[in-house]
Amino acid sequence: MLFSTIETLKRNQLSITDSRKKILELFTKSKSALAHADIEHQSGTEFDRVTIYRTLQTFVEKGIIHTIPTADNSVRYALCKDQCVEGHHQDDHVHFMCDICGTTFCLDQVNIPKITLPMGFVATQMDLVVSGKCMKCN
Amino acid sequence: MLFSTIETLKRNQLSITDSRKKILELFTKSKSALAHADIEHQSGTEFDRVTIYRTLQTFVEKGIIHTIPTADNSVRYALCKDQCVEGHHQDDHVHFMCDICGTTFCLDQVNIPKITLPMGFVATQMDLVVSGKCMKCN
DNA sequence: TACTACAATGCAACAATGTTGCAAAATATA
DNA sequence: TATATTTTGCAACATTGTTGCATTGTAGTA
Repeated sequence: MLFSTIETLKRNQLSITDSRKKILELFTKSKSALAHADIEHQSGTEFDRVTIYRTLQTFVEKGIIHTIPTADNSVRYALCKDQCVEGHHQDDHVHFMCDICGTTFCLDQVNIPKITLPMGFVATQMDLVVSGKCMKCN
Repeated sequence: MLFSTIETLKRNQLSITDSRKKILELFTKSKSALAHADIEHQSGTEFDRVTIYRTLQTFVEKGIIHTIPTADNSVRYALCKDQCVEGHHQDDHVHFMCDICGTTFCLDQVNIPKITLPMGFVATQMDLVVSGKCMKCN
């Protein structure tokens, strides 16, 4: 446990509200990445859909969570490590999506290898998403 | 030019229809990847939205086009190279999304490097999406 | 070319997802 | 505790994606 949810919010100059505490808690408790729909279901009818959208947006902007691109039009979110700050993310680890159970993992220990881009292209971010079977479904 | 649109459809045992010809043409003419919305705009009111959805789905299943995951909830599609066949895609190249103009490129010459996954994980597909500035916007 | 079986399309209706403006409520600060 | 500011919930709307079914178009064959 690195920071409590309240500490994390304060550190990012965010006011402490029920929805932010609860949603951030969901992320810290969850071993895998969450889609908007997951959060909506897990938080029940406690918060408005709009609040969840805005909270996720705020967290991404502050560098608390990062997005994981998917091929099925349902972006996932996961907690960032400490090196992410407002406006710039540094999530250079690989993500894994299980085709069977749908779970999305952050493989923090697996780094994205450096690659050489063609002339004229300048990279600011790289996302490597691997799909297949996870250790539970294998 | 490898195959004409009609040849490609025949090769994949698809009946030749106006929408399939037109949509496949859009892909062959386009240097970059297309989102559903792009196709809808570029084909005007010629085809129903539903037809476009179904056509794209069919093309993906047949291995004619492949999906490119994105972090902004708008999956892009691009033509596959010859090695893709029904049911299995072999698109191991890197994709590049320009933050400025939004264009998505297939970097066919840049291959996704091999990586080592943790115990228990088995990969069937890898997607590496790089974002930044393309050669036009640089 | 005409006929038939089958596949694809368009339409309608719906579900899910995402966005915006604004009044009410909650939070932070003095 | 009072006030300024931020956040929330609601409503209304826009966009995106899905499904069933009647109609139309395509492929194959006589």
